Amino acid sequence: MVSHKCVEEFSLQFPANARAPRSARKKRSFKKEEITENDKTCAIDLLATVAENLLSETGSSHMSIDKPVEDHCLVKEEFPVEDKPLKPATLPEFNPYQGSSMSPCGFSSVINGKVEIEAEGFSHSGGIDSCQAGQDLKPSVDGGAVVLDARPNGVGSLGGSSSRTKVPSMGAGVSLGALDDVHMFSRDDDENFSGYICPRVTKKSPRSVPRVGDRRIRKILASRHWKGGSRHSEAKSWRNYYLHHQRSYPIKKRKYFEHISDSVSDDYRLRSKMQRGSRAVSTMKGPGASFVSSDSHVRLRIKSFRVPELFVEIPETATVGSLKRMVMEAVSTLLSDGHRVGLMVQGKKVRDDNKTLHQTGISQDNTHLDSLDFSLEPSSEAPHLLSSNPSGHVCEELPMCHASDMDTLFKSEPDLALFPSGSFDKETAADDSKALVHAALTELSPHQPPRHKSNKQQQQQQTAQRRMRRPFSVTEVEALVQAVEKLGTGRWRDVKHSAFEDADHRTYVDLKDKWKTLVHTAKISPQQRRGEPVPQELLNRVLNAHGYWSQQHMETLALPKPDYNPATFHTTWTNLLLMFRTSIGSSFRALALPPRSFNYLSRSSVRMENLTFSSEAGAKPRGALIVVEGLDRSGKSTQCVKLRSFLESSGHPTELWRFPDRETSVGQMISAYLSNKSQLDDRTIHLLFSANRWEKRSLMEEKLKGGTTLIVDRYSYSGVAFSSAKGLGIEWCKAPEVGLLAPDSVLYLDISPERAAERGGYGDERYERVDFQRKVSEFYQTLRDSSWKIIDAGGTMEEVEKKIQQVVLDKVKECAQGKSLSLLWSS
DNA sequence: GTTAGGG
DNA sequence: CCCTAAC
Repeated sequence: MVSHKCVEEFSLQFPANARAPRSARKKRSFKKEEITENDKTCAIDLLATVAENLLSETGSSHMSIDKPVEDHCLVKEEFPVEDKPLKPATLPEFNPYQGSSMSPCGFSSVINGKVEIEAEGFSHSGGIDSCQAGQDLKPSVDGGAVVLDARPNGVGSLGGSSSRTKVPSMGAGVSLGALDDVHMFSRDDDENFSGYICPRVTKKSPRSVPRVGDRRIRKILASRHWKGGSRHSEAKSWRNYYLHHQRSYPIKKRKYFEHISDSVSDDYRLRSKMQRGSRAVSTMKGPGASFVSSDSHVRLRIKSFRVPELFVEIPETATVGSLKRMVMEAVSTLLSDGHRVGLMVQGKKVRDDNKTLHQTGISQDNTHLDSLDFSLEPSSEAPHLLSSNPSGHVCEELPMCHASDMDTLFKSEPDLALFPSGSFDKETAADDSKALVHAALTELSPHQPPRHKSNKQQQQQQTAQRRMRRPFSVTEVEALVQAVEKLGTGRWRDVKHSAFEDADHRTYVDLKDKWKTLVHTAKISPQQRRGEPVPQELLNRVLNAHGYWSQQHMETLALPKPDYNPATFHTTWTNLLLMFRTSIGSSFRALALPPRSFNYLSRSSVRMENLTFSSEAGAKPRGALIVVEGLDRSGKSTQCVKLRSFLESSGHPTELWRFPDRETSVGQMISAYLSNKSQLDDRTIHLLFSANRWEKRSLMEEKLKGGTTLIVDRYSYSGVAFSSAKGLGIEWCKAPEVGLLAPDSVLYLDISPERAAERGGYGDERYERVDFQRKVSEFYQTLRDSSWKIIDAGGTMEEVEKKIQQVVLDKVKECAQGKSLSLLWSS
């Protein structure tokens, strides 16, 4: 292996001139004679052994392992039972440095091996595809670089993702994006066994080949290659030595390599690994057969290994044959470098080796077995990954284990073993399809009925995999809603700190997620909702706040367009009315029909009222209609939210509204207009805004009569002031507003246009907008009446807040005591 | 470490 | 709730 440095140099940066010396050096230094014995059993050997053990326990199956490097030897020698037409490969053949111009640069990643353990014996003709690998490899030129795309055959059915290799045109090197799965097969005794693995390298569309180290490749590599599902049952799928990509991130890999390459030269490292790899071949012999325990109920088949990522430097002039050898070398090097086995369940690393399988979620029930995942991890990570109890896991010292040691351990501590034969009693067959399914446990006796997992077990599994589910209580929801109303969406961290400071189990992401589901819940019908019912009132607030803040987001760029085109001023009010009737349809009917009686109350309101004030219907205090007006950036929105909180906490049911209300059909049109998606002349848009208020009129009345105080952010005054500022006659502008509910109080946040502009948000149109805002403010002044309260918005937020509270509280009380509703500009 | 969005 | 990309 080579240091990550190398990887970066060649894989990430691809300097124009790859440094030949490096390759040369390696090439030079590697010699077959230097291969020495290494006592360590390589990881794959161990896995094979373990698997064999389990398989053997059944007394009916065997397991064999194939590796790109040593496949022949292993198959043939380790499992003499099998007759393979394979020929033992000679070591020199695997020496990439001999007789080839290739020079490995480095393997950038840890081995993230995947092991599939199959339940059933598996038979297939003994294929000797091992080195067909290179046959399909075709370099192509892509943007000046030769690209080799390694991809497994039959990827489609296997769902494997591809890995790629790219050879820079300058001949710097080849990097194998990923050399994924090394498959191992087991088979029943009575079947011809022929397991093998072989990395296959095939050409793929050169177009999409990203640079190694490029984001694109990362993305590709990051997808779950198993998603498509791998099925050995598919035709010829036994040839599934598909290349897998790894999911590890480069950073992690680098860490590892930093560790191993600190003081050792690349040359040495490579050589050393080669030695070990070579050694593995010989040490693999024999021991496998001895792994036979007597009481296994499970057969495990290691189906594949996922070898993360290999970066190999190789001259452009390299031959296919040398590339093949290169790949083999890479794989064998990776595999023979000290590794230990990691266990993942449902994608989560299980670090506590002392956990029982059940605790870990590995139960006889096969529900979760489809996500059992074994991986080869660099031993350097051991301290982080291993449990505090160093003696717990048999495989902790995997690379250091001799086969015989393993045998002993396995027998003596079957329950702690990675593949505890006895503990998987009666596993049901697991489907190895989706996800990262790499191990399936099967009961030995197929006829045994599947067991049902208890809730407890299920829970254990759950907790092992994911955090405990903790449904939000209504109280929590309320706190969340309140916080969001105050802070808005998009400030989850603040929400967390302000409302869930002490709830350690609620992260801001949780809160965000909860909000998401709340919004959804609020939108669906009550019948569709599940779990503890959230009061409709809360859900309404959720919807309000959601709409409010989402509008807030898109508002900056979208409010009234100052552009005024006199040429479009021909539309008459009548024409518009007709147009609206046709285009808006029912939603606009309110405008054409006389206003509903103020005594109207919806059935639900009546019922509510009767429930609360049984015999005194009508005596219920009505809510106040509070309108907040002001120029852009005067602080309306902020104050509205604060005011709402204040009123709520004062015991006054309050809702926060805002115009335009984009939820309505007219609101949609307005939205389209505001986002520049539609062109409407000023009168048209003015009437739309007006219609938007009419749409909400009855509900508004209903709410007020029901005792809810409404805080309305912008109302008719804004509509008139803005349209008038655009040039429309103010009386014309007021006309369609006549008959709407008159506010009990209008809070005008007074701020100069200049001052407002200083608050930002005007962008490039600053001057233009200041000018327009000034006009607007002038028209606001002409609209003032006795209901208005001018609030100096230039003060601090708190000052403004206090002043508003004072005014509003008085008004709310006034309304509760019987102040009647009136109509806007109607007398 | 946060945020936003898909799963 | 999880997972990730993007910041």
